[in-house]
Parts: sequence; structure tokens; C-alpha cells
Amino acid sequence: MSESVRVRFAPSPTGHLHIGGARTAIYNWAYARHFGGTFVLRIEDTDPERSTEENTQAIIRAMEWLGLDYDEGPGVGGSYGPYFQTQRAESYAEALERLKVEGAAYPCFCTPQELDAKRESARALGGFAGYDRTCRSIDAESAAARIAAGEPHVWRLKVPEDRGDIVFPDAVRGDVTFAADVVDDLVLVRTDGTATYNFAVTVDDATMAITHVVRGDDHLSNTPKQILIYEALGEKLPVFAHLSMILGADGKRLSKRHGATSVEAYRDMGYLPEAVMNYLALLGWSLDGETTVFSRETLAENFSLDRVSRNPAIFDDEKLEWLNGVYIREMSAEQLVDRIVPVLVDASLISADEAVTRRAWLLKLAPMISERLKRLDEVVPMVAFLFSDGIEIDEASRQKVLEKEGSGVALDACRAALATIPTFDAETIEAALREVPERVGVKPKVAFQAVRVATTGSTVSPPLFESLELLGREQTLVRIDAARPLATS
RNA sequence: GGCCCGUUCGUCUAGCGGUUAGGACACCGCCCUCUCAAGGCGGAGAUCACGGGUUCGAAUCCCGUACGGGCUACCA
Repeated sequence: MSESVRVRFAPSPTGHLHIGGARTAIYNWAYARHFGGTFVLRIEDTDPERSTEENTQAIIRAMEWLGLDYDEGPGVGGSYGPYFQTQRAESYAEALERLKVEGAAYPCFCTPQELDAKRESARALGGFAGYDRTCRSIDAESAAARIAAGEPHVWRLKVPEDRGDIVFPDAVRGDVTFAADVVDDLVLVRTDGTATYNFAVTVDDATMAITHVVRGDDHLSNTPKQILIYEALGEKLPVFAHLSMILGADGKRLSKRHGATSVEAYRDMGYLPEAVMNYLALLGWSLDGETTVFSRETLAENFSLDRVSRNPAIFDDEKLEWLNGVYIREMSAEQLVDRIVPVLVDASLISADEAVTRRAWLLKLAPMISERLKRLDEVVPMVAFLFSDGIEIDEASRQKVLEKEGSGVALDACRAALATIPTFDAETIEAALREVPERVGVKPKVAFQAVRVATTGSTVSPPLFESLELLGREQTLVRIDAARPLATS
């Protein structure tokens, strides 16, 4: 029981779930699933200025979309709740009480102004700018008297004088050492009685029995402080694992400046959750150095912290796109249609009702576009020509193809063939068109491209014969007729 | 400023004392082909940040330097 792995993802709802946070969540999820452990979601909403309920919901939505199911947390409950930091004030108060009783915490009456001044002068001397422990020497009675008199104060951790260097084995970075004198008597509880971040996190992780703290690199420097708190509380230390940051293409920390950074933005751009998950997993972890495409199950099976990379990784949109294409190609026609319909409806190319009645038609379309799509939203420009009544012929395509010698006769011959074939399916269409070029003395490419431009408006389109079938005979002939005057000879 | 972490093709990475430094994306060429893709084959691309050690031998171990990042709050 006490052996079982308990990990947590603890986002602060000050924004949407971003790429970096998502990767942290994925690693935690994978770690828990690998060991059959428990994955906890805890919302660190203690910043009232920036935390919103809306962001909390967005984060939960994004996690659901990625398929990161958690065993304890908002909505699912669990025996270590509540899972919102703002609802855990009691446990912080209890923890402080324990520290007071043990003499591991003391009140500090220094004002912020005094502290700023001290910090400034300490830094000017070029050294460590931690708290100078002034209030530590105030005796218990006078401290109690000052508190009773209502003097504003915070509670600080009394770091043991004899505490040596703080060394801990980080599961991804190896042993990390902090000299004893760089950790000061940090504030645990503020003047207003609320817990500081380091105190809250530590108390939460301890009381929630978290065994492995897997989080971003930005918390590495907080770790010695938290270790001291664990020790003061007499709690067992978890295993720490710090993940490197994800950087933008310019090598700077990923931010809004780099464009889309939230998971939901990627969803809206037509990325599949399994692709995003796969890509993010690969950004800082490798299965064996060879395997790049793998399912979430494979990830869970193989995930281990010792294969997590120590270097920061630059986010590469192109590789994500490629991977997304891989997943799109792997889908069945049924699956692709299911994913594509909302996009088509959204773009008003088709109504939700039509999507149902024309299901068979859509199923024929799916294989034509699946190997051409990297993102779901690319389907709109790709198939728009199938939905409108008329089309506009792209000028460059017109020049390149319809001005070519022989395009006119080819169009005439193709039109005639298409008008007379008994059935208008891809196979029959192909058979009929295949014999046209030789008969009228033009190259196949010239003839087919002429038909393509006439019917789709562009030199680039899904496969021609299949496209014509889906377009239907009537519309095909109308379009060829409309384009005919634009063709040469 | 102080402390901590990091540095292998453009990018993500494999490598954990002896390899022609491997794979993937991107790029280039050829093949396939009704266009575009997809696919197949091949190519180019890394003085393993730099400088010292240790060793018969170092991308791998140690020490510096440079560069990048993080923390340094009564933010999280």
C-alpha cells in the first residue's frame, strides 16, 4: 500500500493548459500508469488575482481531450481531497501548528520595507540575499506579547543550524547539491494568514502522500526549501524529478510570442490528441532512440524517468504536423469522417443533417484525402470544390494548363466521353478518360490536367476520377462547359 | 551579483570508455504517378560548445571557460 506510486499534476489556473504543462501532465500520467499507481490532479488556485474557474475548466477539458484520465481530483474525488488549494487552508494551519509546537517555526515582525532594504544591501555586497534571521532571537514571551498586541507578523521556518548541505537524488538529473547556507528561514505563512507557495505545495504533497514529484525545471531551486519543510514536518521525502523547459524556435522559453501554446489551440487547428500526446512525449523522452510513433498504451508500458532528457527542447511544429499526418493516415474511413464532419459543418460546407444523409458519400471521400492531410482543418480548402455550385478557376492554373495547346480538344473529347458513359463511377470514368489522350493526340497529363482545372479550379486536387464521381455527372459537365471557352484550341 | 541546471546533425534524440557517432522531422535527388500527397530507394548534414586533464583509448569520467536557461518574494 505505502509502496504504491502516487504522482500529481498541479497546474495553477491562471491560464490555459499550455504545451509545457501538458508534457508534465503526460509524464506524470505515464509514470502512474506504468506502475499501476495513482495520478492526482490538484488545482493550485491560491493566486486570487489570476486564477479563474474558467481556466480550471479549460485545463480539465484539455486533459480530457488528451486522454489524461486522473484517479483523484476535481470531479472524480478521492480520499485525499479537497483538490483545490484554496480549500485546504485548514491543513496548512494544522501543519503550522505542528511546527510551532516543535519550535520549528517562529514569528517574524520585520516589515517588507526592512526586508527589501536588507536584501538590497546584501546583494550589493555580492552575496546571498536571504533573510538575516533577526527575529529568530526574539524570546517566546515577548513574541507572544507582540502577537497578542496585534502586531503584524509572518511565520518563518526555523532552519536547523546544524543542517548540512542539502543533497537529493533527482530522478532525471542525478544528485543535486545546494550548500547549507543558501537556504534562509523562508516565510511559511503570510501576514494575512495564508500559506506561501512552498509551504502549501509541501504540505499538500505530504498530506496527499505523493511519492514522486515530477515537475518543471523551474522548481528545481525551490526543492531544497521544500525538503527543509518536509524535514521539519517529519514527513518522508518524495522522489523529485525535474523536467527541462520547452523552448520556442528562437531558443527562448515558450510564450505567446511563439504563436499557439495552449493545448486547446492545437486541437482547434486540427491536431489529433494522440498525435499531440505522442509528440509531446517524445519531446524530452525517448523509448529506445528509434521508435517515434507509439500509442499512449505503449508510452505507459515503457515510460521511465531515467530516459527523460536533461536538455531543454525546442518545440518543432513541422514534426508535430508530420506526426499528425501519420495518425490521420492510420485512421479508418469511418473514423476520419467522424473527425472531419465537425470541421466541414463549422466551415458551412455541409449541414449536420446532410452529414448524416450523405454518410456513404463522405466515406468515399475519406480515403481520397487521408494521405493528403496533415491537419484536420486542411480538409476545407481541399474539398471545397465538391460543395459549391460553381467554382472559380485559379488564374495561375488557368494559364499553366488551359492555355496549353490541345487542352480544348481534350476537354471536348473528355466531355463527350463523360456524357455518354453508362454509370458515373470512378472506374468507368477512368476507363473512358484513359483512352481520350491517344485518340485526340495529346499527352495524358495535358488532358487530365485540363479536366482537373476545369472541374476543381486548380492544378492540385484529390485524385481526379474519384473526385469526378463525387462531384456527379451534372456538375462535372457544367464545369467543363464553363471552362471550355478559357481553353486553347 | 549569488546559487542550481544544461550544451551530440538546422530540430527532437540514441549513445552511458573502444561505434564507419544510429534513428526521426525538415532538406536534396531518383523511382512510382492523372496533379498534390503518400510510399520506396538514395544523398547531404555532427571537428559530440571550447580548453585542460584522467586513461593504452573519451561524445562518454574530472576540472575550468563560454554560452543558454531557471531560482533568488509575505507569485505560483
